[in-house]
Amino acid sequence: MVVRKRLDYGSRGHQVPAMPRVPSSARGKRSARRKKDEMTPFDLLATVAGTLLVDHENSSNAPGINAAALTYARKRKSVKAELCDDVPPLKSVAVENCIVGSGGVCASPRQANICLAENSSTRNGTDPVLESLTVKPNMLVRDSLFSCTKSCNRGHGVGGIPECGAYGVCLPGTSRSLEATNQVQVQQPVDGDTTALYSLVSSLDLDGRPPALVSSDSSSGVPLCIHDKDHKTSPLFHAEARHAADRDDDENSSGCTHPCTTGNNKSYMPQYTGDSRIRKMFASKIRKAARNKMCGEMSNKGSKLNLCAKKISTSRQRVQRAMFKRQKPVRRHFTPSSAKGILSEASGASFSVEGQNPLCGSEDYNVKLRIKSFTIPELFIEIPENATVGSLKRTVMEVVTSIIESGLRVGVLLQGKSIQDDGKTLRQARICHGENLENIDFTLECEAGQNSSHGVRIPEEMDFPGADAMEPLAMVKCEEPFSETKAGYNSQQRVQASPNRVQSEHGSVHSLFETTAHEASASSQAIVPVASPSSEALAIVPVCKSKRPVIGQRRIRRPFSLPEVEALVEAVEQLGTGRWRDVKMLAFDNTDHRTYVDLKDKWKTLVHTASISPQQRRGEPVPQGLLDRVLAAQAYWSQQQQQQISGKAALQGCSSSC
DNA sequence: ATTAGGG
DNA sequence: CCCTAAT
Repeated sequence: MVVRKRLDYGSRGHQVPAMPRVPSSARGKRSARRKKDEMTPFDLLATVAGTLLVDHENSSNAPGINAAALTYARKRKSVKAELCDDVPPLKSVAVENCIVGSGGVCASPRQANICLAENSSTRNGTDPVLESLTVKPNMLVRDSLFSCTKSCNRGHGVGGIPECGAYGVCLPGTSRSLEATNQVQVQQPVDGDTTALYSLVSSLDLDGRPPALVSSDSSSGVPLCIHDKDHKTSPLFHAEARHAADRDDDENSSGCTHPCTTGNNKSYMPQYTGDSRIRKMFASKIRKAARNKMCGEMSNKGSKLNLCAKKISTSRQRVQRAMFKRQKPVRRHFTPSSAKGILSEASGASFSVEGQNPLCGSEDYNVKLRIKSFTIPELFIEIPENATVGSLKRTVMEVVTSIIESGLRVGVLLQGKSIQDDGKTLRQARICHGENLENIDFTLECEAGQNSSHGVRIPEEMDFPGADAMEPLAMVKCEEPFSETKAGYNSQQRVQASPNRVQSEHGSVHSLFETTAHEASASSQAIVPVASPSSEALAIVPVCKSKRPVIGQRRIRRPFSLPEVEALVEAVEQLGTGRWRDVKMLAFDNTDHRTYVDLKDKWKTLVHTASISPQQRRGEPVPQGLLDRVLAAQAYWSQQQQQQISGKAALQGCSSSC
């Protein structure tokens, strides 16, 4: 088994680029090209799950790649089917027990609630229904299984249980959960201080490599733990077994409930073999990023290369660089000395606190912890009804990415109480055998101002038609529906307020992620968690003003409204067709989402539209009168350009001949 | 950073 | 809208 660290397969930075792009039929090759990089929401979740993924390495044959993939699919399915309507408040969640056998992991996964809040709109019934996902402030690791096992120096290894992340996205009607489930077992010496525990847990997430004592699968030569009869008859054991059964994991499990450290407590460094699927995903991202980086690096070697670097649109370039940066794995090696325990994945596992092993010194107890699942906080997303599914997916992706990107720290809750003192030993913290370990939970908290206010920003990319910079409130923009065909340009539409909008307007918008936003630049800025007044859930709303919402994401299509077209035509009539920057300044100066390139493109389409028969035109009809003006202006200015060119040529010819 | 064009 | 070449 392998514990994979998210950074290893490319931090979110890489994922980001992988963001699904809205397929565009018109994109032809390009779309095909991009497909490889697209990530489905599930991929996203998988990624999250993968963060803590304990990869199941099939010892035998080939790289258990397929096995992993299968497991992935299977789990996804099962999670999906789960019902998780009961969403305890965060606090209670934290206090929730990770009851091993009793349904543990699968039984209570309810993470992201997707609530639908419908807004009535004034528009032709096409008003947006705002969907919201609420996210709890903390990522909670629930359903964790802990077992306090004393190390037994019997030379037993750890049974490798393949584990993989399970995640599912349940729609409101179904289970409403979105979670990443992983099983991680951590064995810590009881005397290790809690800091070590935190580190251990962190390492699961942050290190590509498993902590020092991660056991590899059985194939790797780690001896299986042999249960003694007592263990087998232990109620805990049964519970565990049942749990395993429920999970429908067909990964080979050693059935070892009590992994034991090998005689010398040696740590195993399992090979780094991750889920091939995820690995591939990231590999492509990395290649991409690498390519860009190379481009940049080589830019000073030649003009051509220089162009290459130069060509990358600035924003993207920035993003890509950031991505590359983030790709660099940050490795934190857990020193064996600090963690004598073994991270194991014995399927049977254990939520057991075993008695003292006669063979072991009292100081040698290890606490075996198994984290069955990391829960993704509830997400709150507000998005217009007429937003595309693709944009919804991207939004979810962004949210999750933001969460991960913002940096997480692990919290340990015992009986619902957070253990603050990292210096305490597990024993002192009462995380040891003989203690009630049923109420221990791990949480994943945002590094940045977890308690800070919440902000709401709407990524530029989240723009909606009709919403432009002229609008006073950013949120308004978000509410703007962006239907492609109807563009009833009704300023009133923009003013609709959504229930959640209020919060977003409170400027104090710091998001948990804000502090890290600069570093994560584009991607994390897209979405900011917002505290929900009533619940502790975080509301994550797209922010309108952020410069570059999501890296690599295609902008949302925002058809030009009639007024916009009128303004464009008028400006072009005045300035001509070769001065797009001026046109922009004249007519769209305060409209951030319309670049001069956009205006140029729009003009191009207008000219085309005007030149085809009305029957062939699509989208919101443009008054013929306007189209006539377009043609007239086009003809006029193209003629002007011709004259200019010829004039120049004449001048040149003259000068040369003279 | 802009402009111009192809996709 | 995106992407790029060329300014």
